[in-house]
Amino acid sequence: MASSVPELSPRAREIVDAARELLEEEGYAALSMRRVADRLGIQAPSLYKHLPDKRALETALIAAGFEEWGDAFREAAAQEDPLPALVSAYREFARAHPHLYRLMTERPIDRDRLPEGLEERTAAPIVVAAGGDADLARAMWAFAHGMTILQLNDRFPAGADLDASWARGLAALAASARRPA
Amino acid sequence: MASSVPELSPRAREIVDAARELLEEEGYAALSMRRVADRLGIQAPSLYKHLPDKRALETALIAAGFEEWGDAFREAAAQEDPLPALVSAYREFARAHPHLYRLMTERPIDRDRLPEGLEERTAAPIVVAAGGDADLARAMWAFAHGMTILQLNDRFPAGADLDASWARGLAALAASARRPA
DNA sequence: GTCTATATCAAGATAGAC
DNA sequence: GTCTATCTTGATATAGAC
Repeated sequence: MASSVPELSPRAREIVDAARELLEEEGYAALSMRRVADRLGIQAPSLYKHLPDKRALETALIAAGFEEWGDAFREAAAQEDPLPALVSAYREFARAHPHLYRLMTERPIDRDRLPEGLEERTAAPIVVAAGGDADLARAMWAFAHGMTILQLNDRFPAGADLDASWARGLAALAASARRPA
Repeated sequence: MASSVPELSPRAREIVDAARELLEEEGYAALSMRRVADRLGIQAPSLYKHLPDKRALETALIAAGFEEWGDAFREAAAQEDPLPALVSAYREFARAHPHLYRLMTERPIDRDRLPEGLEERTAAPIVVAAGGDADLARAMWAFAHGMTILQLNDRFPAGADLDASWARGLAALAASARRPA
C-alpha cells in the first residue's frame, strides 16, 4: 500500500521548484541539469547530491502536476453540472501549464517511481462523471487530450472554431452517458 | 498554386527511403544523420550534398506519410459505411507506422516546406464523413488522435478495453452527425 | 558523389577535494 | 552542500580535397 517513492529532502524540493519554473517558462528542451543549477546559482554536479538523476527530477514534476490536476478535477466534480466543469478544469490546466501538460502526457511514465495509485486518483472524478463507465471515461479523456494536444501542436487550421469543436464533442459524449446502450 | 517545395533528386530519394526505414524500425531518437548515412554505407557529411539539412529530411518523411494516409482515407471513404471504415484506416495506419505517426503529429509542422494543401487534402474525407461539418470533423480527429497517442504512450491501464472505448466514442460522434443540432 | 578533418555545441553523469 | 575537473557521448553542420 505504501508507495516506494523516496521522500524529497528540503533541498531537493527547492531543486524541483526551480525545475518547474524553468519548464513552465521555456519548455522541455530547456530543462537541462545545467539550466536548473543555473537558476539556483550552483553548478550542475551539485544537483546529484540531492537527486539521483534527471529522471527523478522529471518524475517529481509529473507527480506534482497530477496532484494539482486531481485537486482541480475534484473541485469541478462538486459543481452542479460536473461534466462541463471538468472540461473547463481540464482546458484551464493545459492552458496555464502547457509545458507541464506535455511532460505529463507525451510519453510513457515511470510508474514505479510515481506515488502508487496517483493516475487512478487523478482520473476518478472523470469516471464518476461518465456514470461509472470506464470505457466512456477513456473516450472522453481521449477527446479532451486530442483537442488539447493538437491545439498545442498547432495542428488545427488558423480559422478553426475550437470552442465549437469542444462543444460538439462534449455534447455527443454526454448524450452517450445519459442514454447508455 | 504551385508549391514551393523543392523536388528531390534520385539520390535524395534514396536517403529519405533509408531514413524512413530507420525511423520505422527504431523511432525518432535513432533518426540521426549519422545513422541514416550508416544505412547507406556513406559518411554523414555526404548527406548534405543532397539535402540542405535534417529538417528537409523530416519534412520529406512527413509529406510521404500524409500522402499515404490520404490514399487510405480516400479508399475508406468509398466504402459502404464510410465512418467506421475511416476509423479502421486511421487505426491501421498508426498501428503499422507508429513512429511515423508520432513524427507527423507530435509537433508543429513546417507548412512552408510541405506541399501546399496537403493537410487539407488528407483530412477532406473525414470532413465529408462528418456531413461537411468541420467543427464535428475536428472533434472526431481529436478523439481518434487522443485514443491513438494515449495508447502509443502507454497511458491507459493494462486491462482497458480500448476497442470498447473506440466504439463508444465513434457511436456518440456518429449519432451527433446524423442528428445535427 | 564521397571522403577526411574539424568546428561547435551541449547533454548526463562521476570522482574526489574542500 | 558545493566545488572543479573530467569522462563519455553524441548531435548538426561546414570546408575543402579527391
